[in-house]
Amino acid sequence: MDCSSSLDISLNLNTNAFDRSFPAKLPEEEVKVSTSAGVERKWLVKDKSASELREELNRVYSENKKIKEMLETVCEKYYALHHHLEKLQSRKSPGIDHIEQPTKKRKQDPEDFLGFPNGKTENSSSNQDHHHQQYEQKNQLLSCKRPVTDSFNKAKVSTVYFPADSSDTSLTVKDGYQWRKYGQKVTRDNPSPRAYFRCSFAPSCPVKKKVQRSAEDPSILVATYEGTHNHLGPNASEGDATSQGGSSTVTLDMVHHGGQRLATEKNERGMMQEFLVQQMASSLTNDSNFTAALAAAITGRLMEQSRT
DNA sequence: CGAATTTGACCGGCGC
DNA sequence: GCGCCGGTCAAATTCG
Repeated sequence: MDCSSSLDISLNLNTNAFDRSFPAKLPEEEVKVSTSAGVERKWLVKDKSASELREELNRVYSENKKIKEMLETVCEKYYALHHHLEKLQSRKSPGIDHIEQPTKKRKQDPEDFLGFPNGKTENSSSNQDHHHQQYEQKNQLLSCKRPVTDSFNKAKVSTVYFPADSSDTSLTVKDGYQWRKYGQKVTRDNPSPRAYFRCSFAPSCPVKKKVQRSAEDPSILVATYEGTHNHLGPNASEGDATSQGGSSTVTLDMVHHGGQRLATEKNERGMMQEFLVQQMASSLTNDSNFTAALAAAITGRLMEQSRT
């Protein structure tokens, strides 16, 4: 228990593709030389530093590229798995076929079962689109049941979970879009009120959002998005979980555009990074090579500890 | 003063 | 048909 605090828990996994040591190098050398030698020499070293810097930039750029490729692979695998899972699920429920049991309950409430249409708790915009296409098709098949007045966008339902301070009573989540609250209700299945929002980013945007604290964990805000934005995302290139972009390619552009972002974008960036971290974590835990390496490292550590 | 939020009333779907 | 419930409306209120 408490022994963990004193233990060295570093595992020495040989998995660090990202060597972060370089930033400290240059200034150190620069300082050394400038204090001991004259201006001319300093310039020489500066040139040297510049070339080193260029090298580092190239290296970082290629690493960035690698990461992008890795991420693409991870995403592809994720889609494939998700698709597979979907197939299995639809096969599992005989007869009814989970195509949203037409007469059951009130309209769009399957999402109340913790984001069913998306399958589980994901924040992925792209994979949702993937799923939504099929979900939409199914709904179109069933559209004879009820006239969908605005558009079949209504079928697009996604659930996103946001961490929230449990002391914070405002049911607002920062997803980059501009929302206008039009109602609030206390529902039966959850003591905390549910807030209803419309997208006010564009006047005719049909997207709606419901935000409610999770009944199980009040520190989590459950946002349910319905519909598709008919405008560009908050920063014109990326949207939130419901943004329309079909092929939301995730870019990890860490080399370019350093420090020219606006403060508001930092939030979205943070969310994006959080999402990426989740994605990477889940893909790592699903990676047998990684888990094997992890297990080996842990057992190695344990052996070492038991020896000492 | 205009925009945003709040909140009670109302509406429509669904189960009994 | 009635009552329950989720969703929406719109007048009142608050805020910047």
